[in-house]
Amino acid sequence: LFVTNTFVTIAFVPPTSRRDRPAKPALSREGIVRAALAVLRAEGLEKVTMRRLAQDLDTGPASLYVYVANTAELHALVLDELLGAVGLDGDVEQVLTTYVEVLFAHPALARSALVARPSGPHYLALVERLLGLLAEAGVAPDRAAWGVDLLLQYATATAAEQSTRARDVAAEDDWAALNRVVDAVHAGTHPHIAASADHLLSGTGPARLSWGFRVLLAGIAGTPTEEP
Amino acid sequence: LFVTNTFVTIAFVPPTSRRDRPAKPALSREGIVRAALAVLRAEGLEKVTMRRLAQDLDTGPASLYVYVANTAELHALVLDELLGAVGLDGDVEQVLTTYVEVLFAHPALARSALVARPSGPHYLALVERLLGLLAEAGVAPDRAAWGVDLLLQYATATAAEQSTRARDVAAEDDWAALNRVVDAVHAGTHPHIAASADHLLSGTGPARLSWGFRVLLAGIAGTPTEEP
DNA sequence: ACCTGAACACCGTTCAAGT
DNA sequence: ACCTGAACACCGTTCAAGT
Repeated sequence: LFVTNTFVTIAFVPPTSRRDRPAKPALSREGIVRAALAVLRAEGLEKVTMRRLAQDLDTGPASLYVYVANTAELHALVLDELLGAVGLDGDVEQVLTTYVEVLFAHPALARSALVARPSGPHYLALVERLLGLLAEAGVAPDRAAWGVDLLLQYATATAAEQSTRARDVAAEDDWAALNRVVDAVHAGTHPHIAASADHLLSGTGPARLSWGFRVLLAGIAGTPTEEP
Repeated sequence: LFVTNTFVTIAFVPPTSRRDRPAKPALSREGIVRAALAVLRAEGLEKVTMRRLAQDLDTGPASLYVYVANTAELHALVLDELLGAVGLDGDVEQVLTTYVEVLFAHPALARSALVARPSGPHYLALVERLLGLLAEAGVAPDRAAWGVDLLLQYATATAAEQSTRARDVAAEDDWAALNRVVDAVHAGTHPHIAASADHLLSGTGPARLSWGFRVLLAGIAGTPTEEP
């Protein structure tokens, strides 16, 4: 039986290991995610499509559905892989800042994280770390649990707001448009906006991000979860 | 000249007002937005596409690009129209709650608002109102300006997180998945998550939303914009 | 100036049929 | 069981050509 099996195996090898073309590796969830990460890094999330991945893996798009339920699940898998790069050292603000930095490179992925909350191993490690840091800081368990949600939502949304081609047309247009709108607002109809124009447009990205974290941490520590 | 103009106008009328088919109204930005709102309410944002609108307006998709730069701008126009329904009475939390309620009906639109911050008249009226309410409450102008951003981002992101078919498969799967993940987490590797399982999953939507607003308002009022 | 047909370059997902 | 060809049902955007 042993020998027979060996022969049978050999008999089936040729189709996948022809010497004239590189062996086509068997499909697998991991292989698909690997291919997705390569496309993501080279060309961005918008190219991480079932059809494109199938092409890179030398198969048809239908084949991928054996391993991945849909595009959303694929993007979630890719995101968690990226979250492996988030540093877990330092205080809450430092950890979340590295989280935002990772997502800043892929705002479209942050967008998808906002819709389908991740639950991969790296995301869980991040949640675990944040809960630990808040507990260390003396935050009550119920506020810490809800607070982690708030902090991660803020961090994720901030990254998501970055338009993909941040340095390109869209972002500059957006910024210019906002400036124009705020400046054009009639002081008679919108007195507060007119008076706040400078403040509304002030501050660098990092300064505002840091302020947001401090606002949340202070509020989380000091606000009971029960309605007043 | 006056008479000539009148005759010319009459001479051009027939092609658009044939008695045997309903007059095809001239294209316009407003008409396109009106058609978009109709499709949005009837079938959701995913059907509000250039091609679909062109079909409804009895023309080709290319024609719409005379009035609307792209799909993102179209969605922004639709969103601002919807924001006309936001109530501006009451305190900050009440105003923002009606804002969230409006967006809850169209999470996909909230998603688009997160990427391309709106700047339409109804959005500006909302910002103006919030700035006024924060000033009334004695919040410093710089904190109020940055705070409005934070509050609107939180409200928008919360609506965006709602998957479109909230009552359908996706949401239930998500919730079930989260429960499974939190429950399955090993107490040895993720002690804080295991200990916080109840808190992480507790609370109704409105209770958490309200807590988030109170956290932000407390933090905004009490956190200087300069780094400590 | 305004409008459009037609094309370019794609998508996600399903399913019957094959191995 | 795993894999896939082919199809279904769509997209956004551009551009040359027309009125």
